Amino acid sequence: MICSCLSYLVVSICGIQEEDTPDAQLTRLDNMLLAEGVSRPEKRGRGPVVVAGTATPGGCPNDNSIEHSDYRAKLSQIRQIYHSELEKYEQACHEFTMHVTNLLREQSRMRPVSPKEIEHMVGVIHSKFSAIQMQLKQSTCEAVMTLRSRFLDARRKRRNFSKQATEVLNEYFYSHLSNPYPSEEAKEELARKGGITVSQVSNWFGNKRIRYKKNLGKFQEEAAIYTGKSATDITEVRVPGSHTSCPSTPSSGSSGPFPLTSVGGSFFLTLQMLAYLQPSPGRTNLQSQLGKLVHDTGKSLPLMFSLCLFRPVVVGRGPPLPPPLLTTSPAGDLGNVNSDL
DNA sequence: ACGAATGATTTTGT
DNA sequence: ACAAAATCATTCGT
Repeated sequence: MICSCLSYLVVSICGIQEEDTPDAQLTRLDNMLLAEGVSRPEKRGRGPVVVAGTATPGGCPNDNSIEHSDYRAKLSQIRQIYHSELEKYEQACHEFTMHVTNLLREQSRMRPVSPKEIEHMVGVIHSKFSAIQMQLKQSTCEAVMTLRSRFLDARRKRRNFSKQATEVLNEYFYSHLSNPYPSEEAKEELARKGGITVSQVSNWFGNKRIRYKKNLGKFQEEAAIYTGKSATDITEVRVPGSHTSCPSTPSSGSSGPFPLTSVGGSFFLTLQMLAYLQPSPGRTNLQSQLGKLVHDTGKSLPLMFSLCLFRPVVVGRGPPLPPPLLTTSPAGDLGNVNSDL
């Protein structure tokens, strides 16, 4: 299995050129199907193919078993269809060949039929059928890719965070309202407390900042809850649980860039805002530079096949066919999705 | 069914 | 590299 994955990757990497011989394309399809476990009837769980890395990057730590089995069920459906179709084709090919050779044999009574001619005919038939097979393989690949994108694209599969997570995040956000930019360490802690990944924390803060700014009114209530103050006097409030690695020096009036970023207009000038409008020196973002722990390789999904098949002539937004899954992840996480149980 | 909320991704600017 | 902004795709409350 691993070998097939590798060879598939090698082929796909090497086969970037435009001129794809049909042969090479077929090999690629075969390799992919093999790697996906479609070609082989069944594969039982190999050893534990543990993903290297501690933090399940970009993945959901809690709930993937259900979706996983769902995924496998669908994959096996695809596999079933693929094999039955393949068998049908093979049988049809065989029958047709027989039929033709019989015909030729009959004809040989009326006219000389060279073995070469027969051979040629057989060759033609086979090439026709293999073209059909190729199509089958291609659509199977397509189906698998669609399936994968459905199940693995985090965006499609997003879940709302747990109460715990949002609580922790909101707590931090509102208690650092003047500078809601958690340092790397703080993010890690938040991630740990909320049971989510660091990049999810980053995403959350990115969304929160922008949405808060955009629509202050809507968040007054929430702010009041998390700061324990009335909505009108929300300022810098320290919350007991989560101030271990506080970035900005709270007492020094240095306000962060958050409220000051050019937001055009004064439509959100509230008391809180006024509170922030203090002379602000440069950004105090040194901490974030310190957190140089290599982790969280980020957002690339562990998809092994990237578009060797469907060269996405990306013009505008590519809406329809194979969802835009650009990825060049190494074979690293294959086992994750592919070969367990 | 529909719109708001929300998490993730993409684009853009620095 | 990082953040803002825009956008996408799903989930949730009605």
